[in-house]
Amino acid sequence: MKRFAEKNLCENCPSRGQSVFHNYPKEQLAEVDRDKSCFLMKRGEIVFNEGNMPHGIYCIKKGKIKIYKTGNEGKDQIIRFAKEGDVIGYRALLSGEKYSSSASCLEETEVCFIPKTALLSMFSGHSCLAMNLMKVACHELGEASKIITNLAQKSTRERLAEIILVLKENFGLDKDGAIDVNLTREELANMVGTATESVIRLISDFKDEGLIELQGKKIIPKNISALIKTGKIVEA
Amino acid sequence: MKRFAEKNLCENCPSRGQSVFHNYPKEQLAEVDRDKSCFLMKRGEIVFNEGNMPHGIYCIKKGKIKIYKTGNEGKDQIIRFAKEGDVIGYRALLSGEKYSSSASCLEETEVCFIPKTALLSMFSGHSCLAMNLMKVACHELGEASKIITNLAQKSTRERLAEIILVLKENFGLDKDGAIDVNLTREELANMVGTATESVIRLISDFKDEGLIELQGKKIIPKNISALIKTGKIVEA
DNA sequence: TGAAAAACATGACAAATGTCATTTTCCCAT
DNA sequence: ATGGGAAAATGACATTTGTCATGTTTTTCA
Repeated sequence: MKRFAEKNLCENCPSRGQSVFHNYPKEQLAEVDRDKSCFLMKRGEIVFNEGNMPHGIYCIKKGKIKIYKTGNEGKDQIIRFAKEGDVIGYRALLSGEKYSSSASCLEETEVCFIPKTALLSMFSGHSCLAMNLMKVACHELGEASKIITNLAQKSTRERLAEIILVLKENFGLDKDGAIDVNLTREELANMVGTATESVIRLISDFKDEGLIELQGKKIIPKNISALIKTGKIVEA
Repeated sequence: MKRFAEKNLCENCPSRGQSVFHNYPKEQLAEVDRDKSCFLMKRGEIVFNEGNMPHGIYCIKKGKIKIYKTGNEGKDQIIRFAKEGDVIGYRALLSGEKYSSSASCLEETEVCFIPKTALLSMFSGHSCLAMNLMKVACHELGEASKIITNLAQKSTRERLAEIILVLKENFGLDKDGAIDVNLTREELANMVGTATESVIRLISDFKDEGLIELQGKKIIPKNISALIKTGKIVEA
């Protein structure tokens, strides 16, 4: 269930600076303000569903979203995350295909829907927007090839270590030093590409080995260099 | 080693019809003809290498290319293939990043290099080219999410069955009914994401079960519906 | 706030997959 | 055409990972 949220001006949106709209002329943002719809959503609520046709894109004003694909055994695979300033749903819209994955909120999230027609007229108005989106899509393609290679070649243990570090980079740490995102062990498993029990066991191992500490279910990365080593991470 | 090939006109290129240039105005193709360089390459020769900076894109006039990423144990992971009419190297160029993967010819292949400046001026000249490329990139992103989900959730046996069908669709069959692409068992393993020996064993099993036949090392798909079932393929 | 549901945790075992060693077959460059 | 090197094939075995069962803890919400 999407509940309408108050529409604020894009111009004043705190997340615009890091978004694909950062260099879009302010005067013309008013057109977006006119056409967009904003929604307030809670954890577990769905922004869009795999298999449906897209009619626009969603710009995230606040919150965290997981993008995932459901396998034919009904098990989800998390492909990536999106947060403030990110745009989601552009892949399906711009390829003219159905959504290849679903998007679900991980916490209280505010998204603005920009209809296809508005977006396309923005493209012609100012070509840097299309180029920005192209850049995002191409960057994501590179990320995807890394993920593919990791899934194909690394062990479960290595992948989990790497993902803990990726989550830390992506979401940062809260006041207790724990990774600031609310994920269940099952969701973690759906990212690593393994069974929930395997993730639980590995997290216990990591704790015993001093790589991490636990604060309830939240993970506190402790020994970063050991995590890097465990994850066999060699950044270019 | 790239050897220069005779430059033919893009306008007459047999693979232009299926390429991102299919709706580019013929008159303006002359500019590409002026700026491009064409190369003739043999199996195993490298078009570009992971980690290098791109200076343009490559358009494939004839032949087959594998796009792969080398893991940190030195093992390659094949991400995708490209053939006549496909464009490669656009991801790195348009994201402003280094090549995230390498490209190597699977057979005698002819490619035309289009420098960055020429490409960008083509973008501004006729915006449909940028949109075509965007569409390709976004489509590939959807393909990548399928691959990720398969690697994470399917068994090696299931993935191999699926890949045999994908290769059949992608490259077609030769006169003997065998999949028309020259891949070693190791390369197959680097696609499936498993050990070479595992692929060899599974191919033997598939043969014993009547799913495929072998013509030397080439694979002849025999029982398609059984392959679909084995690969647990449920197309949307 | 307290009962039910969900999430977390752990053990025991089975199944899948990888590794190493060895032999056979095929391909291609001289 | 042919000898050498690469690729394919197969066996034996180790290791990793998944599955099922069960108990505990945490969260949710009526």
